[in-house]
Amino acid sequence: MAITTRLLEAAEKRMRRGGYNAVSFRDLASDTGIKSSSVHYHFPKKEDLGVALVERYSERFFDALEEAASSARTPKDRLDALVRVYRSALVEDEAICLCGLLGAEVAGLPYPLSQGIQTFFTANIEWVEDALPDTIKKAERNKIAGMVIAGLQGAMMIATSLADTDIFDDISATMVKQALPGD
Amino acid sequence: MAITTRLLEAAEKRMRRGGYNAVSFRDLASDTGIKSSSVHYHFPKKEDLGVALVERYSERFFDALEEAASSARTPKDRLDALVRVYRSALVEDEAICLCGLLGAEVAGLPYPLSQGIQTFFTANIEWVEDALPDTIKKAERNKIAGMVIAGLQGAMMIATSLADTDIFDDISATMVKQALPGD
DNA sequence: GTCTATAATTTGATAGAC
DNA sequence: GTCTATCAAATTATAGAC
Repeated sequence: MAITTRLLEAAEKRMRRGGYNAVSFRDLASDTGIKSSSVHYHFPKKEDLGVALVERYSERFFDALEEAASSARTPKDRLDALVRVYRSALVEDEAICLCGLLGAEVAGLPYPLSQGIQTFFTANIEWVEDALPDTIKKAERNKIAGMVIAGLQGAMMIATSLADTDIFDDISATMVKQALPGD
Repeated sequence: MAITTRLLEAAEKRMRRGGYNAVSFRDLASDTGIKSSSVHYHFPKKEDLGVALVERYSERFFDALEEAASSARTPKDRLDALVRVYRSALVEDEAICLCGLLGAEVAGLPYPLSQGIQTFFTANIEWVEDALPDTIKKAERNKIAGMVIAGLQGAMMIATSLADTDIFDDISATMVKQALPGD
């Protein structure tokens, strides 16, 4: 695998556990077997690394979302696909969403990073909005979409804090049920 | 005001913006006008400071909650009081919940801190559970309570990320409406 | 309780050889 | 692209005087 990719993977793993300041160039160096000065060759400043991480995470997230929802026709099926993508991020990676964590720290992050986080959330909410039945008015769909994303992000954080995956499943299932009262 | 209190206030302000690692002893020293070695007199290790912060935050939060809900009789009134407490934390302090932020970073924090965060969330969920109408079965109340807290925490994070307080109001109002379909 | 002084470590970052 | 070497700054933490 390319060294830049390995660096990004190591950095994502660390950052999704402890946040932006929990990742150092030396950590990444020892993770990948090169020297910290060599890490600087690939990402001159830490901000560059952060921006690349958010970009990569967003791309992979929305790719996974399209994949998971590819055969989903109904709103219920599409929301279930969304929940599965969030769940696999939580369970398989044993970590919360990168953008959720950085979103919490956003006030202490360099500007270009906060922009990437913003883009992630607006796109994420928009995706849910489009997945909801168009029998609901657009303004209302937007609010429900915001609730769904907020609920999933909060559920990840609480499940991690309580070291209890089940609570994520309970919350996400309850949320989808509330968002689609008919189904 | 007592110096320990001033230190805790300065630390909380910083930690609720950038997280655990965004607070240094020197920051607190210059915030309060004493030297960093004197800060160590009050909080020997950073972990001690973190634990004290979570403890203080939790106490103040639940005090504010009792106060806000003191005259609330109906489930709707009690949930509205909860939302008001969260909202004032977001708007007046211009920051997200301390335990929400630390909860996101929990994997990178010392153990005693994660315990305090756990306690905060279990108590918070329990409070909502008790506020919900007892016509709903206890197991179901627990899931809805989890959804409400996750939604409020997520809404704070997203509102901060997008620098948009209105989205917190939209999400929290939608959430309460969904949690109490009758009202 | 606060200070000076300082140790020990970590961290982001750069210069220049290979 | 990676290395050695290093810098400058920041950070947690302690010893001991006042």
